Amino acid sequence: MNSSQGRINKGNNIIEFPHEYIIFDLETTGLDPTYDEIIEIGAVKVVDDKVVDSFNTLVKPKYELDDFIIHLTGITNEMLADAPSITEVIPKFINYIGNSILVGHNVNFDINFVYDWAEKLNLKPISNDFIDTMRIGRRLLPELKHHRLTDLADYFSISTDGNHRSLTDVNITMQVYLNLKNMFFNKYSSVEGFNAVLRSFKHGIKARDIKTDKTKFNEENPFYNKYVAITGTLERMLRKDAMQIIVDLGGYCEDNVTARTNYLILGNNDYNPILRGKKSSKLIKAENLKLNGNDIEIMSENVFYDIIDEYKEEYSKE
DNA sequence: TCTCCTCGAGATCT
DNA sequence: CTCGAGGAGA
Repeated sequence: MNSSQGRINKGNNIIEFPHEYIIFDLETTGLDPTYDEIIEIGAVKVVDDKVVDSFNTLVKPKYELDDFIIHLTGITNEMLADAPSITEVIPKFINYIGNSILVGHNVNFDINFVYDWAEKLNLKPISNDFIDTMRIGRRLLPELKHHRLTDLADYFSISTDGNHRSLTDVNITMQVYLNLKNMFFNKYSSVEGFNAVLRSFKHGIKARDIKTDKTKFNEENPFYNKYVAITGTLERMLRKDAMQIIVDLGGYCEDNVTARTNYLILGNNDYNPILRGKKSSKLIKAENLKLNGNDIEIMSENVFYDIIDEYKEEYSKE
């Protein structure tokens, strides 16, 4: 419809800890930048993790606040009566942030409001890169059930008194950010180190990294001392869990079909639009090896389940 | 080994 | 939106 779909000039969501940045937060009349209005903007300029300057203003909306927002923020229509309009405030705020990196909690939300107003007023697009404390919090504290600003504040024992006002939330966000920064460098020692961890994560679990603590195996089971690869997505378990069972039965897992592979287990590729109706590269390789007389058996997922069911006691824990 | 793709699931902002 | 799981190709 309008601007809300494009935002082509938006900056990048980055995970960095720069020397200078601006933390900001908006209060609005709702969640949708297309229909809802900004009623408060708060921001602080930070250098070397010390606040050096701040920006704070209420904004008079076109429409009256509803009870939900009055309750949530504590901002009333009376408080907004003499406030400047958004067309007055936005240019000042955009001037204030300049090219600074922006920090906020789920900061996409706030940036989208400002971005759309900049566009509406024909100002230069908001292309600042930004740091999202929610994203970093999720990364660093995956064990937390929720990662709302108040959840992270609670975790770090930061007071949330008076929250849902811009400058207060900016303050909370800053303390959360500094705590996360601390955690980050305790864990990774550098942003580069973190990116390396990220990459290794993305490539998923490697077959050779799956170890068993079993030392005695039932040599009757078909996987004992055999090399096993899997192709496709398994219907009933995660690939890594299937691999764990195989190594617990005394087998060896591989990421690819090779000359020594003894079993290829076929998962389901139907969901994959690229592969639909086609054979995976692993399957083609396995068929060729079989034709060449290799000791390799191609096994459907269901046969795999039958086998592991038969040897359940050998791998099931405790 | 690395880079890029797809899909579904699940949060968060006022 | 972001992430994880998984796959393909170079």
